[in-house]
Order: sequence, then structure tokens, then C-alpha cells
Amino acid sequence: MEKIYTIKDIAELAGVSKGTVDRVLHKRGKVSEDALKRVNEVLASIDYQPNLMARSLKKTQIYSICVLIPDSANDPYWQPCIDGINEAKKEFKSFNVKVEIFLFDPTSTSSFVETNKKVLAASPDAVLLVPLFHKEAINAIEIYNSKGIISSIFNNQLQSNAIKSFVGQDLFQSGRIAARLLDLLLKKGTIAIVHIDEDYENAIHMQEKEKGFRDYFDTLENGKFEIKTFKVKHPQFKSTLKEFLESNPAIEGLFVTTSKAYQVAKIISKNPEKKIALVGYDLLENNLEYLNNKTIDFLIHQNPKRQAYLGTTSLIEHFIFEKEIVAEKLLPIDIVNTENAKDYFS
Amino acid sequence: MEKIYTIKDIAELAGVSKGTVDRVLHKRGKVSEDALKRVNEVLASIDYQPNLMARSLKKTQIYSICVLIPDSANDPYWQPCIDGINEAKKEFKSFNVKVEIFLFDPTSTSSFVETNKKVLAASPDAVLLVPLFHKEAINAIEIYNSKGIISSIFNNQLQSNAIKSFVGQDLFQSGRIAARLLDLLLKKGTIAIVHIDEDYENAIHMQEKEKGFRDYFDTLENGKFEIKTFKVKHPQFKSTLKEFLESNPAIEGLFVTTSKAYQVAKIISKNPEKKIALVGYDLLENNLEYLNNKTIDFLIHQNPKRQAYLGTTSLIEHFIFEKEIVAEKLLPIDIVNTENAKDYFS
DNA sequence: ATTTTTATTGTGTTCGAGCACATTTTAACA
DNA sequence: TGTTAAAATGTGCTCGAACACAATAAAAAT
Repeated sequence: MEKIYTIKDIAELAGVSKGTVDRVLHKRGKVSEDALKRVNEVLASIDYQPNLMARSLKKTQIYSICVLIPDSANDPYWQPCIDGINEAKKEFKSFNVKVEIFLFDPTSTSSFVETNKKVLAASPDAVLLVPLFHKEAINAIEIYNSKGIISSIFNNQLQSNAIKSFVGQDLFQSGRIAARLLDLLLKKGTIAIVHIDEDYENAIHMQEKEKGFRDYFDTLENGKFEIKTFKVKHPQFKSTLKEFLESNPAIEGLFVTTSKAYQVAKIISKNPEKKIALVGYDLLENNLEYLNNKTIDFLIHQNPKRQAYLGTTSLIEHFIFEKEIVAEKLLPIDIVNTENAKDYFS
Repeated sequence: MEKIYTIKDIAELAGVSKGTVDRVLHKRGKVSEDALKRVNEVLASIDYQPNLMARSLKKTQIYSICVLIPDSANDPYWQPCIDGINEAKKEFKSFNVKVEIFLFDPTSTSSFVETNKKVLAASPDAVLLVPLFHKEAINAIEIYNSKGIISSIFNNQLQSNAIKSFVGQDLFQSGRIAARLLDLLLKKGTIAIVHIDEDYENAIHMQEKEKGFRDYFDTLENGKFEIKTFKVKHPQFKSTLKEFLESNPAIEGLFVTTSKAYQVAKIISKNPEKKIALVGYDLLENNLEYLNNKTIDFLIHQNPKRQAYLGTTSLIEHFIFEKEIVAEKLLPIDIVNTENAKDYFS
């Protein structure tokens, strides 16, 4: 075990006082050339690691982080995020950080805007948010940036150089994973990509997933598969999907790009003599039900809990430990079947 | 933000000195009933969280943890463990912990015993080990226990109440996952469980995987599958497996219970006109090669890196933060195909 | 040469918990 | 009641970094 040096040690080695060492370390000036040189020589010859305990004990400043996420009352997908954030809070509760959660209605742009106003009024040191609404999110982030507030995002990617960090998944790759699964399940046939319930033009994630999915089959180049796309919004959902399936009897596999696979499962499970392969997203209770009765073959886990956890801890550790914030953290894309589903709830 | 109380605050609230509060908190006795009651009342009315910075700053004791793992020169499976341990070391480098890695030869019982002796001579506060050799591991752990050294294990389960913690996977469930994958791939047919290269009687993990695998098909109760078992040790491996496959032409799927699926892949890839479904374990380079050329359909990831990381951090955090060590931590069992394999290297 | 200004360097206190030691209070005994 | 022992309580220092402030040295101005 190599020796752990303190400021006092360095001071003695350099023949100066600890005050001078401190000034050198923090580049506060007021140090003679001679002393500067001597201290730097010592610093170069040893590996000085400041004692973070002592530092954070002395610093009484409390850092404030605000997290903006959709209210899980509107969509159960978001509940795990709260758990992840609370886990991060718990882990760092004895440090000088305050993490506050702000919920907004994911179906309402104005709710998102209003919540951002509230956050701004709290004037935090950093904001972590789910940028569901593209234009409004960019706008909010630029305001934060102008006030010196750090912005990180998760779940949805967004291009803006005012953003410090993104935590999420590679959605293109995620589409390829679904494609590979259906390739293995079916070997050949017709497959439909099903986009449910969200504004397709605004939802880049669905587009990316589709691109990845098609990319897999394009590079396969064996012509054994035919890929179709089907878009639908909720109200007319049931009847239109039925129609679509009836008019395309060749379809043997479905890839649902949102967390609404259970709605598709509900329909196709009514016709059990014709098993259609089904791959979807997210471990919602509804989805798990159909996974367990084998109507859904695979679910892809986007790990919202871990996304939120990592987004939060990377900000906390930036303030507490002066860790650098990584610009992009892509999480593994977990493949879930009946047997390993429960593993992902811990 | 609720107030953060210090010992001084509590002392003032209870009308005693901080020394008395300290004695109450640490149950050191020498406190009058009256004072004890007053302090406890204050403690009950507030949520006191000791400042861990201050605590660990004061405590100059350096805790020592030794980790015993197989040398990756003998088996590349173990390399990620070193990475995981080093990650833990890095994360906690500014705390008062010393983590030392001891390697042993996984093919040699005496190497394991000798390494344990070395560890014992280092008289650490805790030991984390991979209990490859059942009897010898139990023996070593009991000696550690008698000296007040905490023992945790990972990768292999072991029954002993001298063990504080196990990090690993549910191997039975892991077998079920493989079964479910082959069920989806094949729908029906004959499948063989292949045990390669290890002493079957001693290797509980292979037995557990087989049990889980068979359990899945037993509860399926549709009689669409026939399950066979094939055991082989390395030297005669190639010829005997060929023979086995030739004499069982009905076999359409293979489940390899160790990390040696690439050896099977090598053989069956020579007969490309008959695709045999293949599921194995672990993201070794050799395996990934055959996963990418689609000879292997799925690999199950045992996440050795994370096992080692969590085993190490749980001990570190026990000493630093007085966190309780959870007796059993089961990691998710990750399903890996061509498309998400690289995700699991971060 | 002496005072003033400025640059440089050193000292001492703080953060909160932990623990050794000093001091005070209470109990026990002669 | 006085003396001693035992129990209870309080005080003060330490850990390492940060920073305010005091002290010293060097340079500039008178």
C-alpha cells in the first residue's frame, strides 16, 4: 500500500507551510516562483489524492439537483425512475446534496413548461430531465445553461451543446435486437412493425427502432423476410389492427416499438390457433402478464430505473467528488423472456 | 430539506454534553437512566444520520480486504473479475480500505490451499473468494471465521453459516432460461444437455443448470421435446461428441452448461446444412466469434465482472459506511444475442 | 534611512464524530 | 460527618482540507 500524502506532508517535503501548498493546489496565486516550483516538484514526484472526506466535511455548501420526470399516474413506465432516483438519494443522503423530484403530465406540453418554470424558481445547481417535448426541452435547457445550471437528460436523446450528459440506450441497436429475435423465432415470413399510441413524427425513438429493425433484415440479404409498417393511434386501435391482420394473413411476427405490446397481445391471443411471434418493450405489469402466458415472446427492457439512477448519481458525484460527467452513457439492452423477467426488479 | 442534526444538536436538545450523546449512540454505558432517557427521546423525535465524512475522517484504521480468484491465465472467464475488483478499488481509493487480489490456479487444489495460507498470513479484515474447491473452501472459511475475518463468496454457492454473503446467479433459473430459449427456437424435437470439461460430480453449477433445464420441459407437459444428457471431459471431447451427434441424428438443439460452447460450435459448424440450435454460457472471445457467425444462437451472461464488483463493494461499504452485508445477492441472468453482446462490456 | 505599500508566507480555526482524559456528582463506607 | 470509591458527565484534542487572518519579508515611496 503506497503512502497516502496529506497537504501537511507536501508542505514538509517542499519546506513551505500548508497554506502555500493550498494556494498552489487551488491556483490562488500569491506564491513566489521559488515556492511554486518546489511545491510542484513534490506534487510531480508523489501521487497526491485529496481526502474527499475532509473536503466535503469542510464545505458546507449544499448542492441542489432537480429531476423532472413524467408522472407515473399517466404512464406506469415512469414509476421505476422514481425508485432509481430515491435509491441515489438514499445512497448519498449523508453528503451535501439535495435531490428534488418534479413531476409533469407527459400528455401536456404546458405541464412540462410550467414544471420547468417551477424548477427554475428553485434555482438548483443542476437539472436532470426527460425531454419528452423536443422544442420546449431545448428551450428550457438553454435557459438553464444561461443561468449556469447544468442540464442532463435521460431516456430520450436530444441534440444541444447545452446538454452535459445523456443516459439511455442505443435505439437503433435496440431495433436490431428485436429483428434478430424475430429472425431466430421465425426463420422466414412476413413481419410487421407496429407503432402505437404516440405521435410518430415527434417520437424519434420509434423511428430509430424501425430503422435498426429494417437495417438488420437489409444486411441479411437473404430475402426470406418481408417487413411492413403499421401506425395507429389509440382510439381506433383495436379495430384497425384487427383489420390490418386480417388483410395481411401472411404476417407471422410483430414488433411493437412502444410499451403497449399488451394491447396487441390482447387482440392476437383471441386467435390461439395461429401463433404470431411478438416482441415488445418494457416490463409493465400488463406486458408481463402476456409474457408469462407466452403470447409475448420477448420483451426488451429499457431499464428506466437504472437510467434515472445513473443520471442522478453522475450529477451528485460531479458535485461531491468532482467526477467528470460522461457525455453519453448507453445502457445494455436487456432481452427478457418468461424466465428472467423477475430478475430485473431489484 | 429537513434539518441535518449533529451530535452537538442532540446534546443541546437533551441538555447533556456531546460525550454523553456519544456514549448513548455507541452503547458504551456509563450513562444515568435519566440522561439515557432524555437522549433517546431526542433521538426518537428526530432522524439523526451520523456524518460519514466526519466519521471516516476520524477513523484512521485502514481496513484490509483480500480477494481470492482463479488466475485468468488458466481460464479467460476470470479476467472480467479483476476488472470489476479494480473498478471497486478505484471508486473507493480515497477511503481507508486496501484491497488485494490473490490469484490461484483453478486446476489445482493445492494452489487454492496455498493461496489461502498466504491470505491468512496477511490477516485481513475480510476475504472475498471463489470457492471452486468445495471441501477446501469450507475449511478455509471456517479458519477465517475463527479468527474473526469476514468471508464472502461469489460465483459459486456454498452452504456454511460462516459465510457472510454470496453474490451470484440462480443457476436453476438459468437452466430454465436456456430451456425457454430452445423452446422458442425449436417448438419441438430432441435436445441434448452437454456438460464439458469439468468434474461433473464436484460441479454443482452444472447439476443445477440441468435441473432447471429439465424442470422447464417437465412443467411444459406437452411431450413435444425429448431431453438427453451428454457428459464429456476434454481429451476425448471432439471424437465423442461427433459420435454422439451421429448416433442421435434427431438432435436439433444443444445446451452447453459451461463456457465451452465454442468447442461444440466448432464441431457443428462443419456441417452447415443441418443447423442445430445452440445455447451456451459466457461472453468469451471464442464464444462471441461463433455467436456472431450465428452458430451459437444465444449466450447466457453470468456477469462475472459485476459479481466481483458487488462482492468487493459490499465489503468495503460494510467497513466504511457500516452498511449491512446482504446474505444473498442474485444478479439478473442476461440473455445475449449477436446484437446486444457488446453492450455487456462496460 | 525610515515609513508605507505590496508581496509572500505562516498560523489558527472550522467542519462532525470519536475517544481519551479531566472533572463533577453520587454512592458507599468508616 | 468525613473520606474514598465508583459512577456519571463534560472537555478538549484529533483526523485533512479550506480559508480567513496574522505575520513576516521584500520592494517602493518618502
